[in-house]
Amino acid sequence: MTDTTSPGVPLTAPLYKELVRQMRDALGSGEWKPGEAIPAERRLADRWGVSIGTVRKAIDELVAANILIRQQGRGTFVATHTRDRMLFYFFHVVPEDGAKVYPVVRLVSFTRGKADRGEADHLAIVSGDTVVRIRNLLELAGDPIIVDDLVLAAARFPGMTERQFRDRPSTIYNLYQDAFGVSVVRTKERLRARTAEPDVAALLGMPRGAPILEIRRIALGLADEPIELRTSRVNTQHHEYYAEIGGAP
Amino acid sequence: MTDTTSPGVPLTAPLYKELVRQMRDALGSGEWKPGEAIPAERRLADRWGVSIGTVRKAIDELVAANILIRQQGRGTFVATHTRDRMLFYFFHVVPEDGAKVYPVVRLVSFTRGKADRGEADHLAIVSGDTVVRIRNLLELAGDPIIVDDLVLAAARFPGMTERQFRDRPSTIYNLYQDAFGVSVVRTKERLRARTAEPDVAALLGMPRGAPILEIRRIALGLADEPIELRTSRVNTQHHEYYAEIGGAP
DNA sequence: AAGTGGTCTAGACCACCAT
DNA sequence: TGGTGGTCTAGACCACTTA
Repeated sequence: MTDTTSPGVPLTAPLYKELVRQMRDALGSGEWKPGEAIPAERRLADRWGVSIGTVRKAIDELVAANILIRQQGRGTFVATHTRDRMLFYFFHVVPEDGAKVYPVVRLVSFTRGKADRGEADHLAIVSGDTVVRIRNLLELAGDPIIVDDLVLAAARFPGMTERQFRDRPSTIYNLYQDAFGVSVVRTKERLRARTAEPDVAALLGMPRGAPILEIRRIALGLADEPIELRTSRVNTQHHEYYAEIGGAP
Repeated sequence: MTDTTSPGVPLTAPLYKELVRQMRDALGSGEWKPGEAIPAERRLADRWGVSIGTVRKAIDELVAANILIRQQGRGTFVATHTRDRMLFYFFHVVPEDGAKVYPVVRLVSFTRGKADRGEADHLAIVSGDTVVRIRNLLELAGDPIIVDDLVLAAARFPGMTERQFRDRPSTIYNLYQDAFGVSVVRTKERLRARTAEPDVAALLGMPRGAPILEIRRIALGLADEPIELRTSRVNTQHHEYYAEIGGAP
């Protein structure tokens, strides 16, 4: 019915793109697990009957996307959301002096409910489906700075309990990965300035009507599927949101 | 005096990194100008006596940094800040429906003054050096949404005039590039929520004390030298700041 | 010493663009 | 038709890690 010969849509994709697809499958199916090494480049070249250069080009893409990590002499590993490694990749709130400090997360509430229309759209589920709602209070250097509201599709996290969020050794995305095999790979964020709602202001110890920075995030997985909806409210009296556009020199 | 054999500091840099340095020089010196094609890969390989694969790897880096642009069949070109190409790379304010609209820039004021301590530090000049200060009002779809305050080191932009900012066919970074040979390559931004100052609120048609999004940007050039200090105040009633973390799939 | 990723080569062939 | 970038190969050698 449609014209499949239009330019920009080659009928045969490049070989290395096909390898990227195969690797994404291996990652999504759990054949290659977070933290583990994938087979050596020479072995992959043999397995797929291609040149080692082609394998390297495919791996390059997944390394650039922060999904694989190369370590010379050791191997190539599937990325994990450890506190030291990936936290600051997604966490962009810093003190105004720029130093990076680890947030301490305190669970405020954990409930289940039904997705409203907007939530369902963003999570690629149906309006009325069960969602898990979590509110966290994040402290930086001892002070309450951020209120996080998370919304998750319950179906994607079967058997999730409040306890998992209460005593957690690592990051929240590490919990998703370890306990549910769900890997957050990238996020889209929208920021705006608002006046704080009373409950948020109270948690942050701010006066009513104080300006707060609101961040609405969608976290996406390996296949670009939506995983988490997050609204963060930040007290930017002494903290800022940091962003770089364009790679380092 | 110092130990130069410490790990992570190889004595001989990879060949392709050396090529990257040579290319940055050619760009910085004006041998390769914005909009023009650089020599073909085969010619560069001959010129430097290396394999074409090594040249490609070096070009890859500058393409990833948005400094060069490959076009199959045509050549490799030096990036320009045209309205359609680079504007939305650095301009991240969008209507809440997500559509991208071109800002209309109105010059509010153009003055010269002396750099204070903080400005001098960020611009890598000396406190008291002459700076150019520009205030712009940006309209999106006819409404005033953003107030921009720019600070530039006068020495870097000799003979800059108010007129250049008043009737401008393209973007401000395009002006820097065309009229002064200064290319903005990347930016660092810090965002926070504040209450609007009276003059800013007036320009944006907001009530006193309304919350606004403040963006403090440092724009950096080819050699990572600071070029421009910019403070943007955004009315985020119906607009948002958009950011993506992690590449597209 | 063995195994890994990192660099570099010298070519072949293809897809695309201009003329 | 000739020139460009894009893909792919089959190796060699190096740097690094681990045992």
